[in-house]
Amino acid sequence: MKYSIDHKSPIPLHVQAEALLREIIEDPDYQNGKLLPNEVELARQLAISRTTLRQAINKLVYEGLLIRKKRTGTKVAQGTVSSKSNNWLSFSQEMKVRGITIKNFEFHVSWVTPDETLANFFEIKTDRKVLKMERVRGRPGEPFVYFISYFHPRIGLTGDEDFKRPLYELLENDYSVVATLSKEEISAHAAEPYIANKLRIADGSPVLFRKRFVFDQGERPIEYNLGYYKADSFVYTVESRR
Amino acid sequence: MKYSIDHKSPIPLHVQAEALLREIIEDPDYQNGKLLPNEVELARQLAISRTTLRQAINKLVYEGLLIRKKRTGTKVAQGTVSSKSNNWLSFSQEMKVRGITIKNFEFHVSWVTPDETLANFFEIKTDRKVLKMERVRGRPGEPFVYFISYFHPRIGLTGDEDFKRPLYELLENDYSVVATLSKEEISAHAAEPYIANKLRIADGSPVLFRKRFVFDQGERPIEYNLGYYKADSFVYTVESRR
DNA sequence: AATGTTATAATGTACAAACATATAAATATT
DNA sequence: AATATTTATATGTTTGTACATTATAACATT
Repeated sequence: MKYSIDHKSPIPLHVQAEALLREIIEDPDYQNGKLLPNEVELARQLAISRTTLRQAINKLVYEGLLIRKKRTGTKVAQGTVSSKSNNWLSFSQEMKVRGITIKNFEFHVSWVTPDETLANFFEIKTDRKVLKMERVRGRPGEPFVYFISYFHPRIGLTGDEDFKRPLYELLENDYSVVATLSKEEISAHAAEPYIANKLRIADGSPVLFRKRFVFDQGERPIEYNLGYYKADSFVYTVESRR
Repeated sequence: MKYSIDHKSPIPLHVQAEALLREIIEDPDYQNGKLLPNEVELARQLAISRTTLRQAINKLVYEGLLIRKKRTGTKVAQGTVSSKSNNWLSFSQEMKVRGITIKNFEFHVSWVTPDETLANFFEIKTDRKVLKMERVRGRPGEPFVYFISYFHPRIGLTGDEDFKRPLYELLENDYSVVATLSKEEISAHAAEPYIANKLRIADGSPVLFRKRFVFDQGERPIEYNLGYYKADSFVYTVESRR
């Protein structure tokens, strides 16, 4: 059997099952409409209960990745050729692809107490300190983005890490934290003085503002990121299918 | 007891429970952070099993409406009323969800010759006319978006259609054109005078600019859409997984 | 050949029961 | 008073079981 589930792992079975499903449905056969093994059978193969398996399938159905039909079976939703990991390049990698060399203008790490929103997202109390990282980056002579990142204390970052390395690689290799899901909100604003100063633009100039909520495999929050991009310096691309 | 569940109804209990939860969490008390009754207790009150109740709660948690915390309880998510990446709602539907009534300020349809970019995207020659639709929309007294849409001549639109109807519904029902894939580019700009005028803002004010390339099932181009959104009036949300 | 009926195989709903885990609160220890 | 330990309580995980529902497939009837 190609795929299997580790009953000794501390990772919940339904999470393992979910991850596993995400993998197997990459298989061209399934992408082309082949039915998955039926629930009873698949549960047997994975040596988990049908209920647990359904817990996993449910999430993918809810996401629109799988389609269930009574008496027929479950198959991969057509057209959802998955995810496009395009989105998941780090900033420096992203820029490298475009042939832009990146300069760091400012870099600052500190421990701060979270505000209401942040504490809420991290599901921690407001007196628990979190690591804040600020960065101003751009091309030589022209800063064009100001980042603020907050990291969940659970991860165990100290603030002394080598942040020159790509961030998600660092988290993955040294802290076994795998960023899996990101929810982003993008809007346009007029730059406040503080932001304008960082980006060396006039007060009130347009900026693209991106809020990013990042989660690990278990959908636990790991990073909250704010990005202020100087207008015209950044284009956000999205591809979506229904 | 104020709320209850009908065990004789053909509607599944977990669906009833979900609806009921949606109602009770409207209660100002809960909106303000009061904890819901714990699962065991609530299940008893509703005379359903805890499993069934959890099925209902899970959906709301997944939607970001409820927050669960061990040993503490479950409460209504404060603040960030997440708008789900329902990317495929039409503009008016999208706004309806947010409780905003839409007014049309300008509406104009014309036949134009495409520029290089457009002809290229549509894969037609530059002497072939295409239908152009312009719209300024917003809430009463405040226009906040200027749309320009170009439609592929293949579709067969005449320009006399009832554009009050949701666009993608119209295309689907009357022209059997199903929008399936969209590629978007989002950026921030300073408004040019022409755009500023449409949105009744000062020249150079920030706008969110969205280019949208829409394709049908066969990945054939059907629409090219430009949207200029007044800053702070529009948030674009994306959810991505790797 | 078209229509109605029945069996069957898949998902859908629901429950009860047990144990795991995280954490707030109470208590004991230093 | 500060710190460590215990306890209680909420959610989290998982199983086994049973029956309902639905849509297809097989069959029978007209």
